[in-house]
Amino acid sequence: MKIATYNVNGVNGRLPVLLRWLEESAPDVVCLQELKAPQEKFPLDAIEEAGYGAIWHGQKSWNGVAILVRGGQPTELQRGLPGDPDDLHSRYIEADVNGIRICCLYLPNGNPAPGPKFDYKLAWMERLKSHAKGLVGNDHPVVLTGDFNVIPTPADAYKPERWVEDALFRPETRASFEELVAQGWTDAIRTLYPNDTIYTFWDYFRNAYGRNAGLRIDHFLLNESLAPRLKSGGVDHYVRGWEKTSDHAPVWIEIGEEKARRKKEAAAGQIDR
DNA sequence: ATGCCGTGGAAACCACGA
Repeated sequence: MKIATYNVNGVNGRLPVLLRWLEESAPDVVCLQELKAPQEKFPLDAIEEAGYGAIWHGQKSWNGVAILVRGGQPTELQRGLPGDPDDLHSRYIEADVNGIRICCLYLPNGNPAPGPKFDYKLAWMERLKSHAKGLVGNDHPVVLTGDFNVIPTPADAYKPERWVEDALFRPETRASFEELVAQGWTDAIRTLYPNDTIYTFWDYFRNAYGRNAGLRIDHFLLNESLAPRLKSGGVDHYVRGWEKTSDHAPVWIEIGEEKARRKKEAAAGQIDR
């Protein structure tokens, strides 16, 4: 099963790019962020025509997240990140897809820092950790994916020294992300490519993509049940070179089938020794 | 060092992004 995440930066303005990428890469599951469209303006007809069922949480002008399933329909489990009824941003949606829990998130940017937007980011990360703690050790496979707006390490930024004061790279942000991962999550892309330069975002200006001046901020975190099934993954960076494209590129992983023996044992409640 | 570009929405500029 191929699972992808893509910050589209406007799902309607980006529709031709999105449809072309769906056709060419044919992911089974897609998590979208930054729809920038109200609930009723999501381009469901075009998405369905491309062969995908969808659930989404829209918002006028900003944010917005969606989960797409090729030849199927996601079963919605959660809409909005729990823990703060006053948080009205559309940044989180969760669904079951063929036995895998897909958690699609758009973590707040947090700039300028310090300030109220940075406080909101850190508070949002605390709520994410509270929610994720209940998922990481689950027998059920879980993936947390999306635009985390977190540069995890200096290796994940072009010229990291320029980002030390930025909300994506400040010590508080990195420490909070480290705490999340330390619950037991596997950073899938970094695990697959421990020593490579991997970017998922490039600024629109100063020819950032042409110079490969990017950031790795779109991530896949796999829980303990799912991590052993990670087969491969990568960044569809060429999409960033298309006309009228997003400033993010799609990122994807391939998950192998659950071993029949393990499935049988799990059903019987046995422990593998 | 910098929103230099881009999107959406309201109003011919502004908020916001990373």
